[in-house]
Amino acid sequence: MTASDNAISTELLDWYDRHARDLPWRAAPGQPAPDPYRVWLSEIMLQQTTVAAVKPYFAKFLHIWPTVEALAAAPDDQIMAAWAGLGYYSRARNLAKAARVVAELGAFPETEAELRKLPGVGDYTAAAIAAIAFGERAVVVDANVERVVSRLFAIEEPLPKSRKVIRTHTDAITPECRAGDFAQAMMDLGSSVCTSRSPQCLLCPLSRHCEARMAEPEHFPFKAPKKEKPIRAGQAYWIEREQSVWLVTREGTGMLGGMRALPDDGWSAKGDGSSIPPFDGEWAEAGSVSHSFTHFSLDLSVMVTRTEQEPAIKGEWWPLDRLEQAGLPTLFAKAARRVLAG
DNA sequence: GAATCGTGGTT
DNA sequence: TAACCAAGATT
Repeated sequence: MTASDNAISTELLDWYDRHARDLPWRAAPGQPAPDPYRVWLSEIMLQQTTVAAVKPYFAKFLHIWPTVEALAAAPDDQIMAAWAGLGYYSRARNLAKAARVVAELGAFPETEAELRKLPGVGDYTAAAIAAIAFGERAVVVDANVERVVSRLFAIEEPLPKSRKVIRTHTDAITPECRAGDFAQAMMDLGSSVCTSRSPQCLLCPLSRHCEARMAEPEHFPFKAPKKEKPIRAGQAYWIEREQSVWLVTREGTGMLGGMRALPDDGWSAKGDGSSIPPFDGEWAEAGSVSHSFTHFSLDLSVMVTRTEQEPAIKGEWWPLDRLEQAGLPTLFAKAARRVLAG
């Protein structure tokens, strides 16, 4: 660590002591580390997800399952339903698996290398938990850090190829002590000052160190162009009997895997659905909903029928007055609203 | 290494 | 408003 690197971490930590955000899963600067369960849970939820979106889910999970042992004992469908709406459902599937591993171990692993073995815990999350919950000096690189470091050192190589050099620079400015506070300080800086668009350089404690400061910081980090998003078409099927609707549980690890859902015609990221209903009958279109996923958009047509018989597809009758508790992902919650709105 | 995997807020 | 983006992991 050069003198300049040292100044960066020192000045950032000083800024953090005065400006740290107060977040439910976080200890105040300099305070004892929070419960590893809280740190882990928040880090999983925060993957590619905003603080505002996570807050109510974090509170709900902690209320229902106050400990990792309680979470480990919960059935999958309850965990999946509680996660509904937060997105990236493989996180919830891995959350359940990891909880059971930790419960079996008796406690959370305390090193970056051991944490990295938990399902759903990758390079970033292992480093973050090790630093924040256990005080290990780990190099924590998330999208905020990538942006801040790209600007600090005016890295012109585009992401994702620049990841290696970004990590090297991050390692150089990571202090031996308070690595957890340092990581959180970098993330606070990235989310509130060194923002993607319109960075607030006048408020930045690191501006005097920033090589991009006199250029155009908002142009960093450079990024490879992204592919265009196709529009797919599909159908979902609303099968109603008395005051219940037939819900399925989606299989596998693909789109919305493990989540309760309306039956559909097999639409996917690869192509349109078949438009073939699950059985012959009198189907009427109740309307359509548009939904945008990460790599494609979907126009979903919602087909409705009434029946007295048990559909031949695996599923369950779900009472309409308890539909909120089914834990439908947002796409199907939208479809349900469309039907029920008439 | 590139694709896959959600959602809601911001600009 | 369409595009961009967020405390990434997995295959």
